[in-house]
Parts: sequence; C-alpha cells; structure tokens
Amino acid sequence: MQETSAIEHEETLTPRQGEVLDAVLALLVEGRDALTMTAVARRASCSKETLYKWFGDRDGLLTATVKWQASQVRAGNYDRQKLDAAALRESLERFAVNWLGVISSPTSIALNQVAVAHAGSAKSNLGGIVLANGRFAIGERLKPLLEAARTAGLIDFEDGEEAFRTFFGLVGRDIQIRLLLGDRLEMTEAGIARDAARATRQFFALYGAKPTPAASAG
Amino acid sequence: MQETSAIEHEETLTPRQGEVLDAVLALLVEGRDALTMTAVARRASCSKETLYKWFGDRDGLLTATVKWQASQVRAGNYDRQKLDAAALRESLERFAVNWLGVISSPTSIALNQVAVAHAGSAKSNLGGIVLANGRFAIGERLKPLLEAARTAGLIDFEDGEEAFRTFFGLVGRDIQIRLLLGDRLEMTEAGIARDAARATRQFFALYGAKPTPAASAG
DNA sequence: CCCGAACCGTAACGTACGGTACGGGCTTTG
DNA sequence: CAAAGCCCGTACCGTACGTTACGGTTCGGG
Repeated sequence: MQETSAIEHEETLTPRQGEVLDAVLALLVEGRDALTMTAVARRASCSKETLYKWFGDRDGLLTATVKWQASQVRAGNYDRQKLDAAALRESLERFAVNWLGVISSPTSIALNQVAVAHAGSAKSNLGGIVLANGRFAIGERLKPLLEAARTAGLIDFEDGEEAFRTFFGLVGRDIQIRLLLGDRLEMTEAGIARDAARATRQFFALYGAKPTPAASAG
Repeated sequence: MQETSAIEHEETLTPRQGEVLDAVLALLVEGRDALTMTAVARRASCSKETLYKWFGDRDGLLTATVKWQASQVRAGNYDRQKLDAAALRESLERFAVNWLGVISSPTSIALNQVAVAHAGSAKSNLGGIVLANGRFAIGERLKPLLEAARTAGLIDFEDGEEAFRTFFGLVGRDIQIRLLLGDRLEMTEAGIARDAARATRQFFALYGAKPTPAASAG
C-alpha cells in the first residue's frame, strides 16, 4: 500500500528533503515569481524528477514547505505554574515578542503571501494550513494561560476566545497586513520589545482584575 | 508639486470602462484563477485589443481596477464639529462598522488577495496602492477626528498615529488575516455592530480622558 | 454614399512553466 | 566486480495565457 497523501503529519523528512525545502524557502523570500520547479531543482541541486517523486506536485511541495517551516518555529510553551501578575505579564510579553518576530521575518512574510495568493483559488488549501499552524495554534497555546490567569484572579473576562483575539489585535494591529502588502517596516528588536510591552500593558488595562487593595505584596 | 500620496487624480474613466472594471471585479470574486485577459474580454463583451489599448497590459488593468474600487468605497467623512463624547463614540463606531463591512466584503477580500499575491513580486506595486487607499487613507481620515477629540478633552494620548493603530487593532483583530487566508467567517451585520461597539468601548477604556468632575456641563 | 475611427470577436504567436522521460554517475549489496 | 537503486542533469512535451494581428461591424461626419 502506498501513501496517497503527500507528506502528512510530522512525516519524518530526511535531511536531504529538509535541504530541498530550505531551498524553497530561500527562493520564496527572493520573490514569489522565482519559485518554479526548475528553479527549486537547480537551487537544491536535485532533479525535478526527485521533486515530483518526493512531493507529488507543486502544491505538495508548497504544503510540505509550509509544514516544514511551521515545525521549526514551534515556540516554547508558557508554563502556568507559579502564576502571579509578574509571571503573567512576562509570559504575555514574551509571547508577543516571539510572535512579532515571526510575522515580521522575511520567511513568514513570503509564506503568508503565497498562502494568501493560494487561498480560495486552488484546490489544496494552503491558507488553512497556515491558519492552523499560525493563528489557531497560537490561540490554543495562549488560551490555557489566560484561563489559568483568570482562575488565579489576575485577569477577568467572559470569553477566553474573545480575550485572546483582543490581545492578538493589540499586538498585531496593522503590522501584518502592511507587511503582506509589501510595506517596508523596519521592525527592529527594540521596536518589537516596545510594541510587546505596550500591548501587554493595554491588555491588562482592559482585562486586569481590580486587585483588592489589601492584596498588595512587598 | 506632484501628489505622491494616496488617491491621485480620478482618471476620468468612461462608463464603458467602468463596466469593464466591474467585470474584472466580478471575475476576481469568482476566483483569482478566473482572471485571464480572455475571460475579462468575454465577460465584459469587449475585445482584448480594447483592453490593451485602454489599460496597457494586465498589470495596468489590475491597477485600474484597484483604483476604481477604491473610488467607489470612499466613505463619508466624520465631521468633527459639535464634538462631545456621544458624537465621538458614534463616529468611531460608525467608522468601525463601515470598515469591517468593507474588509469582509468578497470584493475587498479578492482585491486584497491579489494585491498581496502581487506584492514584492511584480514591478507595479499593487500592494502599495491598496495600502494607500485602505490602511493609510483610513488613518488620514480618522486621525484628525482623534486629535480634535483630544483638543476637546474627550480622550488623551501622546501620539495620534499610535492611538489610531491601537483602534485599528481593536477593530480588526484577527479578522482580516483570517479572511485573506480563506477562513470562512460569517460576519453578520449584527456581529459587525457588536464588534464595532466592543472595539469602541475598549478604545475609550484605554484612551478616554478622566474628566475633571467639575467640567460636566448641562 | 463614402470615409475613418472605434470596437467586437477570434485566430494566431511566443513564451513560460508544470510535468515526464531518459541517460549517466554514484552508492549500496551480495 | 556485477547488479540494483537512487538521484542528478537535461532534454522534451503539452498547455495555458499574455500579447498581437486581422477581418467584420457600427456610428458619426462630410
């Protein structure tokens, strides 16, 4: 029996295959026009026949590339033990810094651009994959933290999803759409740190539970 | 002196040319693959030769389409006379409703998708045009309102650009990126109204000036 | 009525690219 | 060393599409 679907979950790619996908990413960053099968083969020093054997077709190659990059970004979890206000703020800020760094990286921009271009037009849904590994993966990772924080009385909200989406908006603002549309935004490390701190501060302003005045600790 | 910024001179398209561009929009909504020059000619009942004579090449046609649609969305200004808290809230909410309606419309989604696909790859910068007529046009329209509101003591902020971007984030959150990536979001009128009200409320929570108790007027 | 301009419909051209086939070299196995 | 795989490089095929060219039709003006 042969695997019909190309490159599914985790899929244990060989190092050589990883090299090929890195070549795809490099080409993607250089400009989406540059991503022809011939160019990939030349850049990766492999034959087109090998590309088709390994990835099926062009869509399969793109899909594998998206998953490959997602598997490398997989950021650390934010443990919710010893959760006090400082730890929560720290976790949220670290998350925001990490995420802003990801979405402003040339690789992520190029990948999101091709996924958007692909969405709704072709059959294999790249957009869905990017969404699942980006926006929704983030949500699933962050919501438990928010809910633990609510349980600990640090913040207050009705709907965890809504709270997350608000945080998402405060962090991302107009950045992602501007980057996707080709706007040059420098996004220095210092700027990212400032943005993350501001978004976190604003989030606490909106959702922070008013602590009972007696609860102040030294 | 030439206007380098958004929304230049109106181009004076003939009605017939407008029909052609409407056909382009319709085709775009049906799927980006459907947008071939042949398909446009057939849909608009015109010859390809005419398309090339009027718009130069495919990029010119897309550019004209983007500007054409932008010229039709041109939402009303939000006058900042008789500005009190209620009027400001009303203006912000109306803006949010309007903008959410635009970005969730199939036409806007398709246009943004093609602009993102185009960004950074081809020569004529569709992304820049969309950005100029979308994100930046909105900012230029809303910032005077915010600054008038600050002058009136209704809200307080350091940087108008920052305040606007925060409002932008509170309104849009993850909606636009999800729509561009092909996520099915219903975005009913009621939901939009609720989102607009929530974003406005949150914006006031973040930037609303604490009124001096003595300043209340009858 | 004739002319020219504008425009429609369609056929034709050139190219770019996804996909396939084949020959030669390198590595592994016995 | 021989046979078998695996893979690189390249040539090749079919097609889709942007672009151009051309014949036919309509319309306004002399």
